[in-house]
Amino acid sequence: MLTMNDIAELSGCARSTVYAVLNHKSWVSENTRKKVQKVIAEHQWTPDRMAAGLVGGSTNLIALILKDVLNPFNSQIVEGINSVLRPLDYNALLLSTMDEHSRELEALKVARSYRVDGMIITPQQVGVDLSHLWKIKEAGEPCITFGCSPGIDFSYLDLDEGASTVRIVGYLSELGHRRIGFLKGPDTSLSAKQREDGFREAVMMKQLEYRPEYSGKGGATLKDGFEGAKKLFSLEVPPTALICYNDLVAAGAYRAAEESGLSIPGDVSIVGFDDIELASVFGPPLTTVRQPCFEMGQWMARQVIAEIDKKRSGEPVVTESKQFIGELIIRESTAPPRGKKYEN
Amino acid sequence: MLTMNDIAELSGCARSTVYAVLNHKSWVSENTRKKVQKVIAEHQWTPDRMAAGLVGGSTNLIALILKDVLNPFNSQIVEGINSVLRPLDYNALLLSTMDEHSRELEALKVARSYRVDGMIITPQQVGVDLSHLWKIKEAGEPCITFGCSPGIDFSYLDLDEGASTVRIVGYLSELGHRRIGFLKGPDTSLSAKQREDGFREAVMMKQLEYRPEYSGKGGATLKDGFEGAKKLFSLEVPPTALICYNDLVAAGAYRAAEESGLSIPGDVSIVGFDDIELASVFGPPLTTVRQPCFEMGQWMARQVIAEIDKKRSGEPVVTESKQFIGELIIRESTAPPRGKKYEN
DNA sequence: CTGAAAGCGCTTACAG
DNA sequence: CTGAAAGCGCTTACAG
Repeated sequence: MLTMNDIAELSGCARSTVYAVLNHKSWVSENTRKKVQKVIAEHQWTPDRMAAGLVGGSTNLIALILKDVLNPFNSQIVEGINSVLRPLDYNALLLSTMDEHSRELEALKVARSYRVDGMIITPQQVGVDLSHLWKIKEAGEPCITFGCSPGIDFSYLDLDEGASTVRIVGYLSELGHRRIGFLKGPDTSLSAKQREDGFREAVMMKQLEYRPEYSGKGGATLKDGFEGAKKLFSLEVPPTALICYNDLVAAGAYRAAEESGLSIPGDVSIVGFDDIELASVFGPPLTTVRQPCFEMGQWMARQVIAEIDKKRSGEPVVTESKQFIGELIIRESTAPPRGKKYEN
Repeated sequence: MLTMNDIAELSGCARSTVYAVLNHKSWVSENTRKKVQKVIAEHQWTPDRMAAGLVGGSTNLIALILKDVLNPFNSQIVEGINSVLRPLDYNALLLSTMDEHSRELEALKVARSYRVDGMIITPQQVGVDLSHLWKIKEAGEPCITFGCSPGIDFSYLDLDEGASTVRIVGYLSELGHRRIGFLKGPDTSLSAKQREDGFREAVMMKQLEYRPEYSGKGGATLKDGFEGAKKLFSLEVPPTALICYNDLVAAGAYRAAEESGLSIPGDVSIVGFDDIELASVFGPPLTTVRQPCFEMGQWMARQVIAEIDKKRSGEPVVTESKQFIGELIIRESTAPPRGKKYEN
């Protein structure tokens, strides 16, 4: 690997001149500028950011700490984030936690070890020790969280989780459903909790039948959805509609319905969350709540950068939160319940 | 941020002792080891990898240069890669090229600027200038490519693209299809080319009707599939079966079929490639070729690490390729053609 | 424009 | 175990 010294030598000028060319200092003559750039291009040389970061104090690295990237919802967020990082010459260090506490700690450690300039994280937020997040806050490191981290003043992206769920329940009850099941998300997820709270509230409000067993196993994967739905479908009095934590969970419910010989929406209506691109080609197309994931990613990225800039210029960092509103997309997985359930 | 010096001071010993503790040198007494580790844990300190990399010559960073992460197929590969990198303490710098030449160049530059230890790349391989890849090879940098890069001796992951396509055509022709359409992938993709070649060959072999207009618009996204399929469906004599570059393209074809009032597989059979997790909940469930993406990611990761280790120890790097075999998964999107096409 | 110097936080090698 | 020294490839500040 060539160094800045080599480039200087090759182009016959001083190292400081090479540095000046790289950083567009005005005092460099057109002539030498070209000469230096030619040598740089020929050798495809770039300054070592590690070395630059060491002295300059910034690595242009942003840690992306997500649960996984297998959910298309998260992939969209990643691309949204990248779309703003790239033009600003920031880069993403992708770390997945698989929704495990120990891996979240580990990811944070890795992020620190690379001296990232900032991070965007989807942390576990409910019923877990949050002291690792506290330490980030105390250290004053730019950090944006997906969803509010209770008690810690980070900038965060907010979703109208409860309201969306209430809207879904309202819609289903208008269709005539009285027995609505709920496949809740991971226990440690705040959005899952908020959705569940919204669900409980709406069920009460609408005076629907509430049975504890209608709140099925939590989780965020297709497999979780399959297992949770299987259980609900095998109840003596099964729900006629099912609200799922996300579209992947809904997909699992589709599979469970098929295995149980239930038709959608004939025997059971199914609603998802996220509106991933493929939801529209599910069989039948999935009714779901659209989240503007790409924009959500963009907002988080812009926000970290803003905090990084503030920190660098010594200004006080004022945290912000932005609420994104879900939109109910009605497709064909929902319909009025049949008169005589499962009797055919 | 604390430094190693600070840690030494805080634990009342020499910097070299802290270093020794970190690197498990045997000569450190149990007592001081514990003392140092306590201080490290208290302050959540980790050595600065940038600084360490600067002198030690390795960053433990692997560049992942993919087209995008929006295709669940790629997400699986990413998770497969991460699953082997993480336990070995390597980390992924994720760069997406959106299948644009300029962004591929840019990504390579970014990778170089961070002095990554190695890279895994899905490059454009057909009809483009490959000199940037050549330079990587010349520089002796560990690099694994997804698919063979013509003329450049990288270790690469090989797929039996042609054979898979031949298998699909065989299957469709057994069902009785004589007019088979093909939605080819991106022009710059080698796998797309190989699939197309396989398709041509198989169509000849089986003496099926070949029409140039049956080879539809290339691309890798749902939108591409939609547009390509739309065109094929509006032909005077449309194909009765459609082979799609990947499952996302197939999803686009599903939408096009719906818009065109065609039923799957009644009016047209559709086959995809990849077997993404959601293919089984498509309406109808998609017949497709399963690729072991997670394992593919794992293989590539193991291979870069192997090359990095070889390079470090001064051994000659011997490139390898490994072929992965696709498996035709027959679901419900394929059936014999109807006697009288599109007539009723 | 040049040139020399200091320093970022580590690793490496070595004398005690 | 300690301690001092050199150096990785940059940035920063400054005298000429």
